[in-house]
Amino acid sequence: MPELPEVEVVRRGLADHVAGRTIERADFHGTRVARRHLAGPEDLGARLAGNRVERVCRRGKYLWLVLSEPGGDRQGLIAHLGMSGQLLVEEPDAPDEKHLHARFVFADGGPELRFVDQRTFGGMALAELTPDDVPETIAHIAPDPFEAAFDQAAVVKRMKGKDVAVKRALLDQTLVAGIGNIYADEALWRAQVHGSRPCSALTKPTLSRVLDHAREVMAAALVAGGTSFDSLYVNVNGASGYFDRSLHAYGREGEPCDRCGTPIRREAFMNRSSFSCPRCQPRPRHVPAR
DNA sequence: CTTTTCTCCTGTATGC
DNA sequence: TGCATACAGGAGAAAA
Repeated sequence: MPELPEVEVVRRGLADHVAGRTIERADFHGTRVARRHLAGPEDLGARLAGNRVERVCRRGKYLWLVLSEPGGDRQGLIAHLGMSGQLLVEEPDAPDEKHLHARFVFADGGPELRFVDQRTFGGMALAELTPDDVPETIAHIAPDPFEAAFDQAAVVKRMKGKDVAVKRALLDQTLVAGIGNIYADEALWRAQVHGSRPCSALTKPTLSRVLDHAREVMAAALVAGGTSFDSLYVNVNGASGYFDRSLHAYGREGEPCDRCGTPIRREAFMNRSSFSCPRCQPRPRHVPAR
């Protein structure tokens, strides 16, 4: 699933292949991909024609193109990949994908940009930009651990004041952006903390250590992600990709813990699966709110 | 207000 | 073989 590192790989691909180009035409197929654009997919396409892509930005799992209209006004085109979204840079004569939802044709006649999404949890939307180029509609998303604006001490303080499970806090994009189920489990395994432990019961240094591990595991995944980038293919194959080999907890039920050899366990958490080591990450005695 | 649950979607894997 | 069901899960709406 695309979490921060996978989305950053896509951002870099777009920066390399789409930035600086002018959109000649944008077509949106079906009603799902542009569902946040209330005026409809045709209107969205019409608003994009003639825009130049100035830069490609990211916060957490959100991507956006900073566009400049012919009149000089700037706007943001948000793209969220959801579970299965892909942004592909392909030659115009490449056959349409089965789940093709949007196609961008550029004035230079070069490769197209396509949004392909099997499960359609992803989508695209136009937004006004704040003075620092962040779309207003995602201003509620917190900075991610790689941003200069990320204030770890402040995040730790907010976490410490919460009674919620630490894994729930890690997944809360308004606390810290970019972490999904996979990297949450990996960070908790590295920190040797069970995700059901309440934030309020952990020390501030421990909470800070969990965040350090989250940042480190995502940085390592990003390095691995860079290796699979192809010049014409913007890789978004996060779940089944190369970084799988480096995972210590996620998806490893029954396999020996890389630290102590105890079989990794799988538990239900927030209607999801959580993977952890029973020995390195003991379950809290009193499980708080799930 | 805060916190938790529900819902959206379809390909793949599993069970009978 | 075929059909039914479980599962994957980000994020916002809805409910508690």
